Amino acid sequence: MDDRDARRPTMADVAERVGVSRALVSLVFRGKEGASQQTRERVFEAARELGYRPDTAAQLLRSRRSRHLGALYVPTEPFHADVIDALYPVAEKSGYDVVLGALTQTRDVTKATEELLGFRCEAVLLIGVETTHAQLTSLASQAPLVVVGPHQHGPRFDTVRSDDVRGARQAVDHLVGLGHRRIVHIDGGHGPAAADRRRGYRNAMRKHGLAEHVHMIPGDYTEECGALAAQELFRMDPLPTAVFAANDRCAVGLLHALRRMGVTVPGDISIVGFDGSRAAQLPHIDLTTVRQDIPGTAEAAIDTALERLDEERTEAKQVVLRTQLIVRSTTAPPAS
Amino acid sequence: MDDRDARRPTMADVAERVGVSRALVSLVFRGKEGASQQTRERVFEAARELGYRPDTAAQLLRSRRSRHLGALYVPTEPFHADVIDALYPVAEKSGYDVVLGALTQTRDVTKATEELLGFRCEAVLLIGVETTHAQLTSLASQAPLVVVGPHQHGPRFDTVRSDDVRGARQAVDHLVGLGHRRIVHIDGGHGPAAADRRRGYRNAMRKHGLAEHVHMIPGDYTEECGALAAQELFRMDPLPTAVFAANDRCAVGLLHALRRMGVTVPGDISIVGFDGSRAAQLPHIDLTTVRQDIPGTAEAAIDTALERLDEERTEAKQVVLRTQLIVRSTTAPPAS
DNA sequence: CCTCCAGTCTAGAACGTGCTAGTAGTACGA
DNA sequence: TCGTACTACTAGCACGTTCTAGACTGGAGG
Repeated sequence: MDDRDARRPTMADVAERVGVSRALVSLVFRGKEGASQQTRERVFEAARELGYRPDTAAQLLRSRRSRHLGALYVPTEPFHADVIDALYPVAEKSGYDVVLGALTQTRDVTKATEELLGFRCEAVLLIGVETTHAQLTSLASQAPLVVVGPHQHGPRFDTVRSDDVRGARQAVDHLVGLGHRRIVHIDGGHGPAAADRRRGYRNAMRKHGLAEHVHMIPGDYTEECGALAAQELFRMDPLPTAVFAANDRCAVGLLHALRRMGVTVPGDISIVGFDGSRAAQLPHIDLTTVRQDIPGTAEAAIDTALERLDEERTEAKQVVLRTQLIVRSTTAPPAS
Repeated sequence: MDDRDARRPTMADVAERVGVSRALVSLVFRGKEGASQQTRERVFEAARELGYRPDTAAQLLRSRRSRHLGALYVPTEPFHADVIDALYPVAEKSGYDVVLGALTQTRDVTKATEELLGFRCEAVLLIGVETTHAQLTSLASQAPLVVVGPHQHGPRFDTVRSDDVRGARQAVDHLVGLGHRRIVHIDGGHGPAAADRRRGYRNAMRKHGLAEHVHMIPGDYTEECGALAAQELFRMDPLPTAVFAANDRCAVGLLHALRRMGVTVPGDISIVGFDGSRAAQLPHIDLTTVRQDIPGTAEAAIDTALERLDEERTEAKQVVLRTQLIVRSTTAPPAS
């Protein structure tokens, strides 16, 4: 009934029940050689009967390696959630476990890292969070650090990111290819990689001889910013025919705000997003977007961490992943 | 440089540096009485210099109590993320830590629970996941279990949920109050609490003498379902004037699909959602919805768990929270 | 007969912390 | 002088596991 104060069963309990030593039970649970088939079965049987479960704390304490990787992320950020989701199978393949560290209003990077390292994580993956270089370097001094998303260099930590400059160029190229000239960019502000997307946009516009049409509306990575940008757009004269948004959330906010105002997309205005999020795929949104390679990101992030852990790499490394333009139904040639 | 194989510093290292015993360092770090102010400072100083950090694994192992609560949730579910976010400050107030267990395609409830219990979580909060009664009972036999969201009873576990029946009634009452009669419900299928919302809708319709107008479109809790429901709506004759959606995601999907089809909301059709999610608040969505009390949910969930842990409660308990109708701009009187 | 070996199994020391029971040292009052 | 009370500190076991070093079988080979 109240099994709460009844101590949880330990290896010793299982061992006693089977009539063998603790060490043997340990062997069996770790799947090592050295126990007869019959004993194995009896151990598992006894463990099941007692409700025994290995104690991670004790395992961590005793073992030199924890085989745990910490992942810091913002739970309410959909894109982070997708990366987290992708992390698990990759980590598992290499025999590692992922421990999540949530960043919330009451838990900043330092505090969350503290917790992860307390749990003996061997490396930390920082997902899509823009921080100061000093803070990254400080984190990196405590454990191997992989910064996922932002465009940050440093001699002490690794980075995995998309080629955002190229991604932005793909977006602009696509729009120009359709015949657009007045292409506006909604800016990601200080968001991770926003500077690169900005640069990519500007460069691509110049390349197409559209320098005079470069126009950026300040914003961030939220739906609100897209909705606000809609207002801003309508103050422009002449009206732009296409928008390249900082990310999908922003694009979706813009899309809905425009439709609500009676503007047709892509009829009146074309929209391109960035991320390739789930939202972009939804049938009623069906957003043309620059997809980031999430499985690739997860894989690269974990590989990068493991190279430091298992292969003695010490020099900093940067992985840059290619983006892919996904043309859906929010882009079309401009109304002539 | 390669501080990887250099063992991480322990209490003993700090103690040695200061020239005191391990026990004293332990005292200082736990903020207990019995060390002079001067010694305290020297200990912290030495710890900082060495980069010492208490080892959670060892603490857990040694202490009878871990003061950790496990929270199982689906990272890609926005509503879960909001609950998780709200959990932290509440737990902290009572001196507990939250450990996250992600449910993904490769990690089911059993596996994730296994992990949490391995980390010595004293109780498990299962956020918004519909499972079998048998599985819940089995989980509850391993640790105090609080099921957050679904309407599930059991003698062995606690439940914290919204009064979904009443919430649905609020939605219908509001629509009827505006003059609507042909009110359709998009169904949440097997989603958590969907049955209650269904029932609340049906009851309320009957109460208003609108039994003949009861109509449910099968769906789930996703944007896709809302978008699909839009098609379905248009096959109805006469067209309904209002829709009560299973949740906000579904409502948002519907809203966008309708607007894309050129239907005006609330001009042609009114929409009410359920959840009170962040999305519903966005300026371009501005969805009328039945808000669930997320801070209240978080607080109740943790209180409920702590009653079992700290106050010896053993009989099952159910907390039902009141919902609140938030009228925004997606509802209006029907076109006459 | 002894030796060797593979297959099973065990004793006991870690791992880093918390906690109980205790020890010095000092100050105080009688 | 002693006992008492208090502050500041320490010794050493316990937590549940992993791991090293070795012990004990029975059978094969000399």
